[in-house]
Amino acid sequence: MTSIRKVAVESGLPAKTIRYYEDIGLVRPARSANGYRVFSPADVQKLSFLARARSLGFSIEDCRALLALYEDRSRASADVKRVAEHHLARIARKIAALQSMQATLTVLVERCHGDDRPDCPILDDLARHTSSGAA
Amino acid sequence: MTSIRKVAVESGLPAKTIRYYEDIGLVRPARSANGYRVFSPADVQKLSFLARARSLGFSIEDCRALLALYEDRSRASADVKRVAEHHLARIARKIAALQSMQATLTVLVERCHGDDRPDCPILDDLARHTSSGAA
DNA sequence: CTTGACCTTCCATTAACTGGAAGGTTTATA
DNA sequence: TATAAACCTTCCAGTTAATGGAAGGTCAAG
Repeated sequence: MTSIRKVAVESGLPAKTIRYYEDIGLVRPARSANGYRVFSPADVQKLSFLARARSLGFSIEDCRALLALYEDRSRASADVKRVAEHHLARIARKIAALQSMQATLTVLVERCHGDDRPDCPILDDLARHTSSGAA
Repeated sequence: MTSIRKVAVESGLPAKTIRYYEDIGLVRPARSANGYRVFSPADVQKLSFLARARSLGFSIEDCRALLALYEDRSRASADVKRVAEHHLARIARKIAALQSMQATLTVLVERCHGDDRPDCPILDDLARHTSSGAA
């Protein structure tokens, strides 16, 4: 259970991504005589941790910080919480931005008859939102 | 009203971005004798169109398509609508993914006492979501 | 004639991978 | 034994949509 392919299956990360994570210093698997990577159970655990953190949208740098906290038995949970709260704030901002786009676009799409005629409220909106042609 | 700096103010796009848009063929401003870009009112209109489309989250390639439709007086509004609907679908998927992360993280953050003690439900979650340690 | 505000091009960097080339190793099979 | 399949390795390039900065040309004012 130590070759990269097996660890990929185990952790849910593509082998390519695992190599990338080693490149950027998130994991340091050992090497066997032939140069192949050898992953310890702790390495696999780290990679699964990373997969989960990434799936929750944490950036690689957040993951690096979370991993350090994870491995620091004397961490303060406040430090972890702070990282998560910042991330939650980012998520909330992204959702708000997307919902704003969604609202605007939904209205425009509803108004567009969508047939073979050229007049189109969507293009009208895009063209109208010009400082010069504001009215 | 034709220098890049003025067009930047007018369109709301950074000068750097306008040069980039020329690079990738979205606009083709004329050049004056000294090599400076000279923007026609139509160029400015195009750039404003792009700024608006980008602000609604359309990709550059979508923008390219929308701009082509905008300039095609014999377009079918159905073609525009299709692009917008695909984009709306992408937005909806992104929102759903973010909301899922938000829900999970909110629960974890609420559970984390966030003090100087090391035990932390957030790290527990990240570490627990391992195929091996599935509980 | 020089300072400052413009403008130009070109190169590097960002985030987080992903694809593919070129080549070494190991295992299975004919 | 030969060789092919199925692994593994490193390294380079590309993706999105810009952004930062260096090096240098131009132009109006004082």
